[in-house]
Amino acid sequence: MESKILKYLSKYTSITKELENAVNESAFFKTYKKGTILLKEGSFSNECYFILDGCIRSYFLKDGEEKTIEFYTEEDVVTPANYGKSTPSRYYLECIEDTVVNVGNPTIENEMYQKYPQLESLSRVIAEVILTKQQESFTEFKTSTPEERYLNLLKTKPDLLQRVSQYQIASYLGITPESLSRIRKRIVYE
Amino acid sequence: MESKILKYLSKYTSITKELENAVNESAFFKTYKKGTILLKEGSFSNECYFILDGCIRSYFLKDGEEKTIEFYTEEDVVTPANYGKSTPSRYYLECIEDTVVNVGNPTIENEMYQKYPQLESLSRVIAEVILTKQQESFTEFKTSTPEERYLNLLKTKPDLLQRVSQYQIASYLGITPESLSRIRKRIVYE
DNA sequence: TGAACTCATTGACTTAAGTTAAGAAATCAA
DNA sequence: TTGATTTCTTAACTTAAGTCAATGAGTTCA
Repeated sequence: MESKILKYLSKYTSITKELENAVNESAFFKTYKKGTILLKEGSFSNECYFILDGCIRSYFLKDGEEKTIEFYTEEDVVTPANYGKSTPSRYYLECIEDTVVNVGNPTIENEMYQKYPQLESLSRVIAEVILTKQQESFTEFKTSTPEERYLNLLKTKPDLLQRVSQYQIASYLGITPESLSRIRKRIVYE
Repeated sequence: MESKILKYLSKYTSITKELENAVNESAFFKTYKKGTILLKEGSFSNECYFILDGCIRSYFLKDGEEKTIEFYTEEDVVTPANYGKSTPSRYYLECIEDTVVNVGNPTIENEMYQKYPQLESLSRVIAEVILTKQQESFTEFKTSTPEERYLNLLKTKPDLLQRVSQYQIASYLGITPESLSRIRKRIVYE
């Protein structure tokens, strides 16, 4: 067990030796400098990523402002909404740190699913797990005040606040940078 | 092509005759009266649903208030977050109309996946599509004001506003019933 | 080194959502 | 049909987020 991606997959099921070899062989690494744009709004996507190290942010522009959709870090899977589709992307993907990833593409992915049905089964399970987590995040967001959302982030992803600039955190929380600044001040003196 | 569930699946891929028969045979119908609780907070779940007719609402209690997570209607799949797991549910599922569903359970589901790998492949694809939609809803919610969220709902699911009481819509939009009432008034006179 | 930028903070003001309470309208059931 | 209950609306008030503008702290780089 050397590769991070196998470690990740083995959380969900036991991996056969054969599949292990296949995953290792098809694992394709890439390294990006901080600031690299992996996907632009309006363009197409044929790549998905498994993050080994670093941080990727998805965002789009609304009224000239960057609205952060999500931050992805180590062990996260980044699959653009238009991955493998002939529709233009609604958002950007940007490396906000130097980032190392395994890259996948639809061709290899589908070949792998053909050869290893166990892998597709695993993908189904993982997709369902991520979907459940996503729904829980959404619910938490919907039923919380901005201050509660910030406190929750502090609790669940404290590292993110060290790694990411505050105005990006603010838009991720659905508020203005000024508001986040005031919330932080308020918390200190409470 | 008689069954609604096959019509739904065939949107994503072509269904073999064999699979069609299997789906038809394993399709298990149930009808619930309006007001039926399908799942209680704290209890376990061994059922998922494909809605043929009617409406199911998921919600939980926070500070004694019902917080609506989601409304599911015709052609929607309802899979509780703890479906097939030994963890208690965080939320309720309630039929808010007389509702007709196809019921699934983990045993049958896994048997079907064993027999028909094509079906599991399809489930993966569908899970990914739902995940993408879910993320788009979340993003839309995060970057909108309550008024914009209401207008968006009016545009995307106008039928829901006819079928569901306003205070449930309000909590679904993450606001109070009073606020929704004011928003509606504001829109009329703008 | 110092000029230009970026980012975070603060203040004054505006706006809209939350809260509490009361009453009107609609729905349900005896 | 009427009385009870639920749902929706309205009003007065509070609170906090948004907006706009200014300033300060840190960075970058020419």
